[in-house]
Amino acid sequence: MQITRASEYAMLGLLALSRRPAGSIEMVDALAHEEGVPTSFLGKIFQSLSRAGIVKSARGSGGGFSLVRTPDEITVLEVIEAVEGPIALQRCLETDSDCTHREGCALCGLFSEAQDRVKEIFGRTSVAELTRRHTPFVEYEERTARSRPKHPKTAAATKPKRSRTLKLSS
Amino acid sequence: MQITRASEYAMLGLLALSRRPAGSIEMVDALAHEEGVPTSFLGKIFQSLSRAGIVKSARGSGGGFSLVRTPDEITVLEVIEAVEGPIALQRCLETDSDCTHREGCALCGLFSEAQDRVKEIFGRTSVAELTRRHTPFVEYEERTARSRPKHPKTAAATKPKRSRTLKLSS
DNA sequence: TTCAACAAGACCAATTTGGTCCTATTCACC
DNA sequence: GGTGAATAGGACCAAATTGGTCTTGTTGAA
Repeated sequence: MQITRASEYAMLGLLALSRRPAGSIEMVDALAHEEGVPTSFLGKIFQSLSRAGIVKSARGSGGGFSLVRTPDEITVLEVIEAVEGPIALQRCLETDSDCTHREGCALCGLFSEAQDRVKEIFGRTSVAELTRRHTPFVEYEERTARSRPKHPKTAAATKPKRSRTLKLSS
Repeated sequence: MQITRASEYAMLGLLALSRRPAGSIEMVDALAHEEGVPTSFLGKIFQSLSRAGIVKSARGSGGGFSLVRTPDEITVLEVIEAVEGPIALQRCLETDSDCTHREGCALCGLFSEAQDRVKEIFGRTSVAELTRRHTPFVEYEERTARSRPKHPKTAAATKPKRSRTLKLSS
């Protein structure tokens, strides 16, 4: 009963993307480094977001991903369901449920209640709201690195790798 | 992000057991047939419940499982955690979390909120409460079988197989 | 026209889930 | 008391899901 890493990474990628000026195209590699997630995996995840109409992709050199809507119009629920399919806390609650217990089953009712609460919470939280209270992974790393012996893997991840849009906005 | 069948079956088994007179020993096979779940799998699941101190096992001929506490003293949360380990809606929230995002991560906070709600709902619901509004699988089957062409598998599952304790109480 | 940058998606390994089946234990009956 | 049937215990296994990597196909820029 876990929200997968795919959803987590999707959210982190969107948080990174929504820190950019509206409409800017960004490549997956930059987003991935910024939040410390594996690049190609994030690429695959963003394909789902693209199919769901949350982001727009541009191929070829100079390509990348951009937001279709503003961050406050994208809910966490939407992102999770784009990546994992419709939320179902239990198999009874799946859309094509083959649950044999149907009416008389007390469990379905209970699970349904819990699921509704979860969906309600994720449904009323927008990407914009999370961006406000989120510190990017690289920033966190840079701050703590000073008071800590350098770790080779960490040092590599922190290596400066400015993005196209960041250059433009400076 | 699903509650597994193991937890579902555990609950169904406990519902069946809690319909019996307090303290009666019942074998897994009877409970399994009553709720239409695979017998040996339920056996394995009940081992976890036994280790968690929710049921007590008796080996050998005449053995089986019995409740340690009354049904209203057993919460759904407890049962789920006995079977699946501590609930963690996301890996950030695991007890030995290696989540790299720590303080600055807005996601952890959101996931934590959702998880608290789920745990609250499951924590305040007892097995006794569910028993009150639950129709056993066999009963449901028998009722609907009359108005339906007989299905060989269903017919086999409905085959009378009275339990020891039921005989005693009649 | 060619090349490099990029998304797309086929592919793969590890883990988790959902079981089955054999083994060890215990009681009841002779 | 010995023997055998009944029962929980637990090792084992197959399938599905997760968490990725790597190759391929597209596209724009030079």
